[in-house]
Amino acid sequence: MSTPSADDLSSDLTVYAARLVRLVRREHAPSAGTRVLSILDETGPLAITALAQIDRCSQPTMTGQVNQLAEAGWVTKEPNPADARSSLVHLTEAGRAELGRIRQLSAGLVSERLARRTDLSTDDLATAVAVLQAVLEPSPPTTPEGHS
Amino acid sequence: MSTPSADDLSSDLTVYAARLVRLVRREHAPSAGTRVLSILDETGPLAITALAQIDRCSQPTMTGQVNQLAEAGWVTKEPNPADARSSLVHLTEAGRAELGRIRQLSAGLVSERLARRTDLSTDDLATAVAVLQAVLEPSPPTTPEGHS
DNA sequence: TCGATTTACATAGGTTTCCTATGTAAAGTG
DNA sequence: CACTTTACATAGGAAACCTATGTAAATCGA
Repeated sequence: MSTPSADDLSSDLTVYAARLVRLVRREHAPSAGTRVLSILDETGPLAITALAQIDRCSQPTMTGQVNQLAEAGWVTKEPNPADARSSLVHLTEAGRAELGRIRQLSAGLVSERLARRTDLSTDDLATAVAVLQAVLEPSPPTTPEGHS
Repeated sequence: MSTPSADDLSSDLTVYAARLVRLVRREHAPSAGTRVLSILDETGPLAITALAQIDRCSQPTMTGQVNQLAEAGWVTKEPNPADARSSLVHLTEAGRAELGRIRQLSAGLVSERLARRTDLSTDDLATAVAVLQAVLEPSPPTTPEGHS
């Protein structure tokens, strides 16, 4: 098997990522709000703008998503004691349960298909996730935030 | 570092894939038709329904995308000598050039960000692509279509 | 302390990317 | 040669985004 160039691999990565997203969405993701639940689960309560920045979307988009999630009962908006302009978005128990459900489904889809490939291990999956994460990291060229 | 479970990794894969897709689209992908150009480049001329199956989208969606691509001059629809109902979609020279342009851009975005990570190699990128491909493979376990 | 700027959201309006349902015409089938 | 299937096109609509802009709270300077 010939070794494809890094450039070919790079564009393949985005093409296949796009297909995966559509596959999962059609299969069982009830809304784009899944990402939001995932963020809240990792970080705890956040304000809308902070959520939008983390998810790399516009603030109005995040407002809409949070509203949908709130209607579904998966998050609540509670007053921010430190700032009356904003509210903190909290993940509810139902939201946590929903997140678990979605994760099981997409995990099932991914790991089931991966299991058929004896040449690909969980380690390889971890590598794939690390690569995607690395690509998604913002550009900290001259001003690293130096968190310690 | 603790080793995350295969399930966690599986759901992470889709979440990050979704973010990557949005990142690339915002950055420079002029349309969803990129995938179609990519398929035609790999396979040669195809009819609409075949394209839709390969790209895992509905036939009307593919009809629309091919029309857009044809308007842009990146593909042409030519009569199928073997079947008057369908036409074969051909990639034009301009289409091939556009595909090259897009690939350069997304490859630049990916490899540039990846280059900052000394712990991730081109091999790891290849692994990531292989994992995504594996997940996207249809399920042909018991009923291979036996194309020969 | 009070006007001026900034910040955090909400709302309005529009685009892109998909889908299902359905109609039409060519291709196979008994 | 009717009858079903196949390949597309069209109609209509939903979902996930965006930019521009308005409102109210927070902050800042004189």
